Amino acid sequence: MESAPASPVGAEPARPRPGRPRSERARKAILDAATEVLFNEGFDALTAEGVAQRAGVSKATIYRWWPSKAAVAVDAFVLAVQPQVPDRDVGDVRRELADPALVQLRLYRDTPVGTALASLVAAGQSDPEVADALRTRWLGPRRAQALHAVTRAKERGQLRSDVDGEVVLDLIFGPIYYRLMTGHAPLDDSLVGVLVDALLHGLAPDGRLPA
Amino acid sequence: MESAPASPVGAEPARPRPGRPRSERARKAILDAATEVLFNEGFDALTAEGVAQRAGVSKATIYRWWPSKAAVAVDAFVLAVQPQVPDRDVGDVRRELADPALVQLRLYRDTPVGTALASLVAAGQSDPEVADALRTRWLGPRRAQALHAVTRAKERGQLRSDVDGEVVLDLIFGPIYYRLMTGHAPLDDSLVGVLVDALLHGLAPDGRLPA
Amino acid sequence: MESAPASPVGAEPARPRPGRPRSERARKAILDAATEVLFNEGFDALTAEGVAQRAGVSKATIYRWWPSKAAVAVDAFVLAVQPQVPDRDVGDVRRELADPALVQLRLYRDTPVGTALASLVAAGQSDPEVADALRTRWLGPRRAQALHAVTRAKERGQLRSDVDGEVVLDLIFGPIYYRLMTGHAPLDDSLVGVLVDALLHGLAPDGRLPA
Amino acid sequence: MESAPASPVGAEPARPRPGRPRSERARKAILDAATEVLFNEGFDALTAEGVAQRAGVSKATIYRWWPSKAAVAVDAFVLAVQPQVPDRDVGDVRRELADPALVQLRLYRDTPVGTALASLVAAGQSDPEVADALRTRWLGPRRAQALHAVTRAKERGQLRSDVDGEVVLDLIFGPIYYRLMTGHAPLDDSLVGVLVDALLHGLAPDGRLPA
DNA sequence: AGATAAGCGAGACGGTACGTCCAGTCTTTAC
DNA sequence: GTAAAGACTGGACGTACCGTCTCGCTTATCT
Repeated sequence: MESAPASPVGAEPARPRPGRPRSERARKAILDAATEVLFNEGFDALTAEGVAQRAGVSKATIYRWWPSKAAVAVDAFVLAVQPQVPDRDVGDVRRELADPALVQLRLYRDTPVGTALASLVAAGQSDPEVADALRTRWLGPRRAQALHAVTRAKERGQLRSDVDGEVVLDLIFGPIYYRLMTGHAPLDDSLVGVLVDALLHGLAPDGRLPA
Repeated sequence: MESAPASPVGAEPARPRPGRPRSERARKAILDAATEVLFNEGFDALTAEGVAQRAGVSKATIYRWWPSKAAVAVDAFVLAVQPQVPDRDVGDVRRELADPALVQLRLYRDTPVGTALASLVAAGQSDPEVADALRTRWLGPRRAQALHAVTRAKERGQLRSDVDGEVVLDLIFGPIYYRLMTGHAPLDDSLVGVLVDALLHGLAPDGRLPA
Repeated sequence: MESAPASPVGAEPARPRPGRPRSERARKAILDAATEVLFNEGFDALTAEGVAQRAGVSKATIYRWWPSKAAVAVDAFVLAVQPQVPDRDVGDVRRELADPALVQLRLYRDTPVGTALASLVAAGQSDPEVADALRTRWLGPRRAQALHAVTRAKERGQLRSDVDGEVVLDLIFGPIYYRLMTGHAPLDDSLVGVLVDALLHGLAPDGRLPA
Repeated sequence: MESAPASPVGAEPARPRPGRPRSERARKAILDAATEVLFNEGFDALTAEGVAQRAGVSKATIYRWWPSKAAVAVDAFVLAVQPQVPDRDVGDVRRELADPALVQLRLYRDTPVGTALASLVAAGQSDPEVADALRTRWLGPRRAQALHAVTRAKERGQLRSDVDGEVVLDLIFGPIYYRLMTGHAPLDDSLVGVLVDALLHGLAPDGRLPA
């Protein structure tokens, strides 16, 4: 799904091929237009025709560089949403887990990112490539960061070392995505608190909770 | 969204109105056809035209009773998937919470119900009525049942009484739906175990876990 | 096409048959409703459903008594438009031919009858029964009347006796219907004058015309 | 109504516009298909879906170039039926008027053109654009030609100069269209003879008729 | 300088499904 | 038996996008 890299990973510095070079202007215009629609109206208001028109670009140019409109959407999404919180070792499991979770939760609740992401996850149900791209380019990086915190917590003895770190991540992110996708309850800040409490101490009533 | 009930809730026993009665045959054929497509190919392979043809019914008949193909899909889904586990008071929080969760997890993993549900949640992102119907007719009932178990656990002193029961449900179902929708990891039985462990005792390494 | 006579030709006076008698109210309501639509909006704005609703009648009742909506329309048309000018022997070909032609021309020009008739002739192109009914019940009677005048004119020696009377009628009515159906020119009164002039004296310039 | 001309009247020779050029193949296939249906089964057996399928063309392509199926039909009709008789000055009113009339009469009687034309005139009753297109593109040209003959006849002193030429045309074409549309009598060749006799000399019995 | 090789905007194309509409028929209960 | 109510099949309507295609033109490198 990842398509049309502006600068390929192991890029030779400007290895020029014959023919007219790709228009950087067009690439940006397409992504901008897609971003705007995706974040304001959601994925399925996003039509190739609409993006082309808005970007002042021909449909063919879109399909020359992306295999489908879904691919454009994922690219647009990932590029538009910057990673927010750098992972730092602060010695405190609680903060290292809760902080990034809270940042994401607020991002989904307070900005159009939530709607956009939800509509992409939705699109992923019928388009495996979208699902894949989303996992690789959005979920993956965010989980990887959180996984570091989990690993450090284990090393510090703050978390059982026999528990699969991946599952721990699911316990944190699961409820957030669940609310995002089903909308049965709002994404309150408090959710993260309870989440981490449960994770660390359980919710049984025996006073092991922090003050 | 709930449309065209076979027998209304407080239904008088066969109060016949003038006019040709609704064809029970057509109703069933439509729902059967929709179910078949939905469970085998997912929501967006489901077309009104296809259902009509498969059911030997005219498109107009579908639209007479359901406002959109999405409404048909939800009806078909809910009617096809029967509640599996009755809620009983067995005195054990662990089992009362884990058992229904496990049943659902396996249902989503081992049968086409998972795909169907995922595609409906997806459809809900762009169709608020689908989202609503899904909450009311699928998520709601299942959460209500689990909520009883949570309430009993609080009464027995097995769960902190100051924690919002709804949030507890999110901690249980969230990770399951998260995996279902994003597919980043399979729906292993073990997930439920860790889930409930965390919920009750936390995952900190202090031996408070059950043998 | 002629259907559902209110009182059959050789009608026995109220020979009561078993069962509920036909509702005269329904019959009239249907024809009235059809008339209203036909004359105001034309034949193809006339729908069976619309007539039924307007008449407070069920569609089945319409189709029990008329074979198609076209049949209803023809009935409605013929019943609504009364014959206007009685044929009388006044000794003057010119008046005997021109007067009824002028009456018809004005009827088509100044009342909704024109539009209704045109739309029925149109319907007749694809429905032979409509065409037939129209010939039998509308064109026929009017031609028959005019034919009497033609016959009298021949007897009086005012018209060549070797000319087919039917063709004479076509010369009179043809131009009127032509303008009615194609609308390339309005139905001016003067048309009839020229028509009859030509018929009797020709349009060659030799002074044989009346003062 | 006139749509999508193959080559505009005052066309610059091959002024290429940007974009994929219109498919001549599709244009022809559509018109051919429409012609075939129109002439064999009449206008209201003509469906956009049918034409599309028969022409191996998508429905959208039809609607891109014609505003309605009626517009396609008129185009198909006019293109399929070539003008048959050139107007020439032969000095003889009788022939100059009777010949084209006879050609048209036979065309309507002996070929499917009659049915097709009748069904288009019919369609014109409910679709003003069809009526208009028909007047402009079919009736008009044929009347214009005949009008020249009438004008010449006036100049030669063979026809009264105070009579509206347009009305003369109605006297000729009216009866033909009348029979075509109502079908009360066949389109015999003899009709034209009587028609022109009447026009020139009248049908009064005074021996002014030609041998 | 010319040949060659893309990229690009424009916009037409075949296809598929949408949701609507109406004809004419059928199936009930009510009179 | 007839009426009213109203559900049913069937099939066309015109619209909206999809992803592909074919143009003429532009912008580069390669010879």
